Amino acid sequence: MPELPEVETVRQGLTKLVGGAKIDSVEVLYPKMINMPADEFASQLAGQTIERIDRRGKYLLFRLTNDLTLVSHLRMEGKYEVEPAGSTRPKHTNVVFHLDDGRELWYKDTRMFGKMALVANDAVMELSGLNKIGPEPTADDLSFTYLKERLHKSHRKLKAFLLDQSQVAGLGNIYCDEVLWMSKLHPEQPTNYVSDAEIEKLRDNIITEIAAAIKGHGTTVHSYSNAFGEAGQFQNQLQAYGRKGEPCRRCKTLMEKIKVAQRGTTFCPKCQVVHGDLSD
DNA sequence: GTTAACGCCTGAAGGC
DNA sequence: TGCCTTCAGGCGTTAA
Repeated sequence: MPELPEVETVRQGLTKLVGGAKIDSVEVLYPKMINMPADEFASQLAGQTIERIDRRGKYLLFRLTNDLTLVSHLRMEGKYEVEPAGSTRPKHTNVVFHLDDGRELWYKDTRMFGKMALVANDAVMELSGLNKIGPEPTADDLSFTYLKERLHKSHRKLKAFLLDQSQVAGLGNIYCDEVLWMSKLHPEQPTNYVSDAEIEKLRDNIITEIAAAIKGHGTTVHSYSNAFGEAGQFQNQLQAYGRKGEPCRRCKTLMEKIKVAQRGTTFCPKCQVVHGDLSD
């Protein structure tokens, strides 16, 4: 499932593969995933050049000519693939972009969760909801002051807070479990009782974990692969996610799995303990 | 205003 | 073997 590091890996791959490519025509095979009638979508994209591909949080932004941006969210299993024209398309190919150089860019999504929106550049932030997204998980954007203020203002469980894209951009289920384990914080810890020292540690771990995952080209869980069809390498470094019943890599206690905010959550019951005050 | 729960989807895995 | 149920989950929408 793509989280920020996977989306960034896809962005880099797509930039090399289709940056500068011109779109001849578009076939929409699953109209529900786009924000307008399929024929309108196709006619607006015909003749456009992909000038650049940006990313904000987990959203891909295809910058096109004529001041248009194609906003794409992969959700659970969305993938892009580039093949020669006429190649046999796999099941669940939702959108086909016919390029003028004899290639096709496919958007595939087995779970059909992904979304695409074609919007004017000056309306991108508003119409696609990007204006509600929190800071990127980097040292420059995610400050201690901001994180502390948001955490202490909230009364939620820590994992629910971290999954909320309006608080911090880019964290999904896997990296939440990872950074909470690294920070020795319980996923159900109330956010308003996280101490300064814990916030500093949490912030550091978010920033370093995401950076390391980007460097390792993302995590492979289930069927994720990047735009080149390569599997990410980062799954070999997972410490918490998916390790239910296995010994904690710090204290050897068996890892447990619970549900937090409707998500499967793996943690160490010894290292990660809920506390109700601000002491460390 | 804030937080929790639901629905969208398909395929894999488990139970019988 | 084959059918049925459960589970996986990001996020927009709806409810509390």
